[in-house]
Amino acid sequence: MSLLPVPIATVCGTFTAYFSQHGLARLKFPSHGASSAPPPRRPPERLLERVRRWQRLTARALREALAGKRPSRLPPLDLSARTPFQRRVWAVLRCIPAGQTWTYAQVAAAVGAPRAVRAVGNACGANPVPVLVPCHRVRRSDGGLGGFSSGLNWKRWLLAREALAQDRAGRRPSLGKGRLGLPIQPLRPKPAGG
DNA sequence: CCCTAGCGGTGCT
DNA sequence: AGCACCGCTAGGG
Repeated sequence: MSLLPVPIATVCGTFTAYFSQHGLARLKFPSHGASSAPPPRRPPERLLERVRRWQRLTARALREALAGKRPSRLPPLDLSARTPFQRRVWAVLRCIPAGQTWTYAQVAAAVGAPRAVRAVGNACGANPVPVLVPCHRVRRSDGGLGGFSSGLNWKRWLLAREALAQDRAGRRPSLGKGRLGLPIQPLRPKPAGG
């Protein structure tokens, strides 16, 4: 199945969204290199119409997310080509509110595999739609940031934006802070759905 | 701070 | 089947 690359301009630079016939399949951070290559062949008009709509939804959602806010609406996501475990992890990630963080261990518990902490890290790294599927809200149990495939600067920046948005909304972290001044999420996550 | 063992999903052979 | 990765963690210097 071919993916259609579409530029998404933001204050942080131009992301590239890749759409399948089912929705947003990948999102890439701005790169300094050459701009995104055009699709190999011109897709049918019906698909183009859908993609234009999804492009607007993606652009709006991404701008909101980059402002540290929860996107009011997402385009349909096409996460079909991955493993069940990865999809479970990503489903949990989508339950983490903006401005909060969970640990890899908490996410592992939430997907019902409490010892699969490293596997959760792998699944986060395999997240094809970063920012909108907020893998950046997962940090290490010892207070460290953990990793980020697209570069730790992005992770730091996204978390800082969310903390700032929380701050501006009048919400203050009530339970102390981690190393970077990020709010700590002490509650055990509720398993999503069961 | 450091190191180590143990862990489990994934993608290679 | 085996095996080497890893965005990890708990436990011990």
